[in-house]
Amino acid sequence: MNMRSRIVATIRKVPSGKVSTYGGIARAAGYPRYSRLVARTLCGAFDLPWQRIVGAGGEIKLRGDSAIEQRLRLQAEGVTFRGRRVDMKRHEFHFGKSKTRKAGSSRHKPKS
DNA sequence: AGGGTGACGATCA
DNA sequence: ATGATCGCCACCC
Repeated sequence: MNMRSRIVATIRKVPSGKVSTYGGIARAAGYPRYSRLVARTLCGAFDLPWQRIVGAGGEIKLRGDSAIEQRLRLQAEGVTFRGRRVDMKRHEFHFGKSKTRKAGSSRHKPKS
């Protein structure tokens, strides 16, 4: 199964009124450092709740109109903001551990 | 095959 | 807080 479907599946788990981060989705999907791939996946799939994925700390990473739209959509779902970021304290979605998969890619360096 | 490119993220100035 | 860098890694020429 390609990582993409897992990522998509993970994204779909975020309920309305909640948000998650690129890195968070990546981790929950079992691919720790693939935050960028999560973002890439969002672009291509438009039947996804893309507005629920924000950057670390609740920061909106989109630009221009898209950023405005994301914010409006989130607020419409009841998500509140603190300044220019999502109030993660209240809206960050916590995934249950999906133990079935692990990030096999051991990316450790040969210590010194 | 090789190099540039991000809806990233953590760190530093 | 903001901006610059660096590390990350699949994609797209």
